[in-house]
Amino acid sequence: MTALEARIASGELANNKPLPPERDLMEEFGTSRTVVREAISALANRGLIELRPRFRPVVRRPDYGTLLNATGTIVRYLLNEPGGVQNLYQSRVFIERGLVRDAALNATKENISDLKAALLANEKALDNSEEFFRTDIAFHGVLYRIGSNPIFPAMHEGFTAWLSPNWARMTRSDDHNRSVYLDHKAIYDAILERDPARAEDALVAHLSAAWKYVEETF
Amino acid sequence: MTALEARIASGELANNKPLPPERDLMEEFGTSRTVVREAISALANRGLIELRPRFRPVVRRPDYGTLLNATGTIVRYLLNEPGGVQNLYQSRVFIERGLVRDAALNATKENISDLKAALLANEKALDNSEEFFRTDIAFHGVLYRIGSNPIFPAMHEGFTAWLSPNWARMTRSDDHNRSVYLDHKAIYDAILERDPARAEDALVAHLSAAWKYVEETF
DNA sequence: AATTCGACTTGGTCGAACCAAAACGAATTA
DNA sequence: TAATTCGTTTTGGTTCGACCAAGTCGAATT
Repeated sequence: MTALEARIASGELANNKPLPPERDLMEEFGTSRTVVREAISALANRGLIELRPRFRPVVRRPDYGTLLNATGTIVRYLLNEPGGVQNLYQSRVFIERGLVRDAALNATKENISDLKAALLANEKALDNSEEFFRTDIAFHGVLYRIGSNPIFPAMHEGFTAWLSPNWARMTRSDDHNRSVYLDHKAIYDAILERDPARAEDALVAHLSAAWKYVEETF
Repeated sequence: MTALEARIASGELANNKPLPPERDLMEEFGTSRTVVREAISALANRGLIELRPRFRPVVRRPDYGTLLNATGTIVRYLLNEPGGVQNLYQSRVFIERGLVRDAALNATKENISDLKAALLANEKALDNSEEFFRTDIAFHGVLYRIGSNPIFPAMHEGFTAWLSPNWARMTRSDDHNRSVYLDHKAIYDAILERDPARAEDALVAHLSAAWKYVEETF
C-alpha cells in the first residue's frame, strides 16, 4: 500500500526511528501481515527504510547516497551491455572537464588549498600502490566538492563505485603512479594559474591515458 | 533470495518474457510462495521486472529509462529538501554548459541541422504555449543527443521530469515564449559559428533567466 | 473462421502457526 | 548503588493452506 509511504513521507514517522511492529501496522491499516511486509520491503527497496535482518526497520530520510544504492544494481547491468563502461567513462570525463574549467575560473583559496593537500597526499603515497589509489580518487573528489552542490560528490561516488572495479585489477606500478601524479600536478597548476583551457586539456590527457591504460591491460 | 536475480541476470529468463508462475518457482527453489513473492517484488522495485497487477510479471532488461523510474521516487524526496530544486537545476546548467561548448566545437552538420529543425519548431509554436513548452524541451534534448552517449538523453529526461513540475504551473505568455525563442536562437547561432564561449554564455543567460522567472512567479 | 463461454491458471490477500534472534526487565552479583 | 546475568516477551523471517477475482486458454457454438 502507498498509505504507508504517505505516513513516512509526511514525517509522521520520524527519521532514524524504528518502524512500529508489523503486527501493529496490520491492525492499524486493517490488513494482513503479508501486505504489511510487502509494503515494507517495497519501501526498503526504494531506500526509504533501512532493513537489517532481525532488527526493527528504521526510517531513513533518503539522501544522495541512498540514491546511489538504489541505482547501483541497475547500473551494473547497464555496464555489462556493450559500450556501457565506455559510456559511463565518457560521462565522467565530460563532468570533470566542466569541473576543472570551473575550478580554474572560480576556485576559492580554500578550494585550491584543498586541492594542494590532495596533491601532496598523492606524492606521499607514490610508493604505496594501494594508498595511492585512494589518494588518487580523493584528488578527483576535491574537484567534485568545489561547487558546494551535494549532487556532485554523489556523482563522484557513483563513478568511483561503478568504474573502479575495472581499474582495481590492473597492476599499478610505481612508474604508473608517478605519471598519474604528474598529471594531477599539471591539472593543479593550470587551475592555480586560472587557465581553464589548459586545465581541461590536462584533465582530458590524464583521463584518456588512464582509459588507454585500462584498455591495453584489459 | 538473490538466486532468482541470478537466473534473470544470466539471461536464462529471456527478455520481455513472462516469469514462470510463482507456484512453479516456489517448487523449483524449494521455498514458500511468500519468499518467492518478496523476491519478485524486490526485483520489480529494482526495475528488473515489470509488474502489472493480476498479470504475469515480465522480465525487463533494464535500460537508462528504467533507471530513471527507479530513481524517480527518491529524487522527489530530495527535491523537497531545502535547496533541492536549485541543486538539481544547477547541475542541469552545468551539464548543458558543457554540452553547448562541445556542440560549438564538435557538432556535425547533421547535429546542426537537427538543432535548426528544433529551433524552427520553436518558432512555429510561438503562439501556442503548450506546444511551445514541448518544443522548448525538445530543443534542449537535441543538445543531449549530440554526443551519441545514451546516458545523456537519459539525464535530459530526468531533468525535464523532475524540474518541469516547477515550471509547468507558471503562466507562459507569448512574450515569454518569444524571449525563450530568441535565447535558443542565440545559442544556435553561437554553435553555428563555432564559438564555444559565446554558446556557453548564451546558455547560461537563458537558463538563469528561466530560473529567475520561476523564482519570481513562485 | 470467428465468437462465445466455461474451466483452469495464477496473482493478490488472508490467517494461523512456528522459530530464532532481539529487546526488555527482573533478579543476581560485585 | 551500579553493573551483570538470565529468563520472558516481543518481533521479524518463514512456512503452510486456503480463498477470491481476474487473466488465460481451449472447446463448443455460431
